[in-house]
Amino acid sequence: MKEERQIPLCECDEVHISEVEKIRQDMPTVERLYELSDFFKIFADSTRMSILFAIDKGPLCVCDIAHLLGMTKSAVSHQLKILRQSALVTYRRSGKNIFYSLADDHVRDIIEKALEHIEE
Amino acid sequence: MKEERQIPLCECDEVHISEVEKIRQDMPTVERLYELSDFFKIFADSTRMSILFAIDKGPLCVCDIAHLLGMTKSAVSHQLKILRQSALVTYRRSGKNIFYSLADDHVRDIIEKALEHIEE
DNA sequence: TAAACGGTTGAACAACTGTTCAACTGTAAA
DNA sequence: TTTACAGTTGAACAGTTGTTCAACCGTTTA
Repeated sequence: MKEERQIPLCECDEVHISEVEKIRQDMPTVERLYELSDFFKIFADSTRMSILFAIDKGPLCVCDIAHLLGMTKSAVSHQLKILRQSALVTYRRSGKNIFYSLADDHVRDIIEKALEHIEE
Repeated sequence: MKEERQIPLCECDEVHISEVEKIRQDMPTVERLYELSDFFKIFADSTRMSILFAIDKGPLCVCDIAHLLGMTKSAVSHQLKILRQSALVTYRRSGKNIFYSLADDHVRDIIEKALEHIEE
């Protein structure tokens, strides 16, 4: 059975249908839009942002990051997990410590762009 | 009365204090970190992301955006308010309609960078 | 092997956020 | 002036998210 044309929830009368349909074709897919907003969600927390700046200059263990931010290891570890799952950080074990680093330069680029915007 | 040195909540023993203190001096201020994460919060929602793409090619009224996204005017308007307050969009009234546009090219730059990262 | 330490994890809780709903404002047409 | 429509707004609700807490795992040292 074919999917019914979805009834727009918008209750307006005067809609510029042809223009709207043209734009609809240029829109990213719903999946892509979710990917994008999910990506930005990672940066949308000050703890995670602090962690990214902390390990920007070189690897740090969870312990050091926790000290630096004045937080518990647990709280930091939870956020590191999110950063790991997003592939924004890498880690390696060295004895009892686990050292975290930035995964690539893309992260720096994006934060740099945001800073430019804010600093105006 | 002088503020007491804050006791780190981290319960680790082996902390690389000198390195951590060095990094602390290079860290952005707390305010700056909040500004940054707040900025990313705006992009961290698929509805707002959709709106930004929708008005990327030219101004659209709330009604058209609502149709395009299949949402109510109210829901769209609430998100437009956030985009307005963040100065990411501008608007002008034309009769009964209010047309929204992207405020500047910075927005496009940032989304572009994010897309590059995702598309790998 | 046992103890100690660095780090992780899941559940629970509080704070936050997006959509809905109903009432409202502003503009244009009757 | 009255009516109709485009858009806004605040309160309420549900879903999401970050921190805490306690228990756990992995590695090193005694």
